[in-house]
Amino acid sequence: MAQEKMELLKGTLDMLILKVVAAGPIHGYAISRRIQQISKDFFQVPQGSLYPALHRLEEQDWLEAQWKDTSTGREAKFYALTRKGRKQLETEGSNWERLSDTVALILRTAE
Amino acid sequence: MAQEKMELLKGTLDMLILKVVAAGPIHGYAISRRIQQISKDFFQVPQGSLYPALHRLEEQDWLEAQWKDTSTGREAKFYALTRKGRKQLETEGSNWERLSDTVALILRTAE
DNA sequence: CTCATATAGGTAGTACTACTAGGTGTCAAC
DNA sequence: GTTGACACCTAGTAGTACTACCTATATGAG
Repeated sequence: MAQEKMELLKGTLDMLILKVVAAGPIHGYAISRRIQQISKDFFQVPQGSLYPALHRLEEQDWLEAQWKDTSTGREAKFYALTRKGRKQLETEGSNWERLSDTVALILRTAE
Repeated sequence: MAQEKMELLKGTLDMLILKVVAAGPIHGYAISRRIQQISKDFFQVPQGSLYPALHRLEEQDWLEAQWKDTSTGREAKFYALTRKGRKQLETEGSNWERLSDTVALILRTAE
């Protein structure tokens, strides 16, 4: 099984996190599992990548955090998208599309 | 005009360079112009990104270099793909496809 | 009860990549 | 004679994700 890291995609991890958080408040550990799940284990998000990323995003005011109880009764830090974060996600999303199209174009261009 | 840098795509510049070189021996400066041209000015490859990348690729034995005359009579370092380089390009290419598909999947996944 | 596993948070240090900002020199055009 | 295109290059820096570690609680197996 492939289990890719994010290395090819530096800068894109943040976008994926924003996208997952956009679905509603969610804590860090669950974000990691969700990305792994949606990507069918293609992406792993190690905790050493995840938490620094979350702190980056919070510092940029794209996410805001709040301690709450999980369904299992434990405390966890729930992240929610701010208005700025939603805007950022839109920007990065459309940017990504143009960019991946362009890379695909170069890869397909006949020699 | 957008004129994107490669920042979103760290690690992918090497692949694009390999792809351009795959079309036949070409010198550094021309690689940069070719990427810009095919991408319709979407990608710029600053020389400070290009030359370190070329040296990386040469050190990995994915490219080999040779001084030759250009069409204008001047000397330039022409890069050619090695067998290892062609293999690497194939690997990175299919990797990129799966990866960009997966990112697209996450971005499209309903909230 | 104890141990392993999953959950949940985090930091330190490292490696890699692309960037900015500079430098060298040739040649043609104005 | 200087500007602009060509063609090569390096130093230093910032950003990102990595490995490897740490703490702590809840849950299930034995």
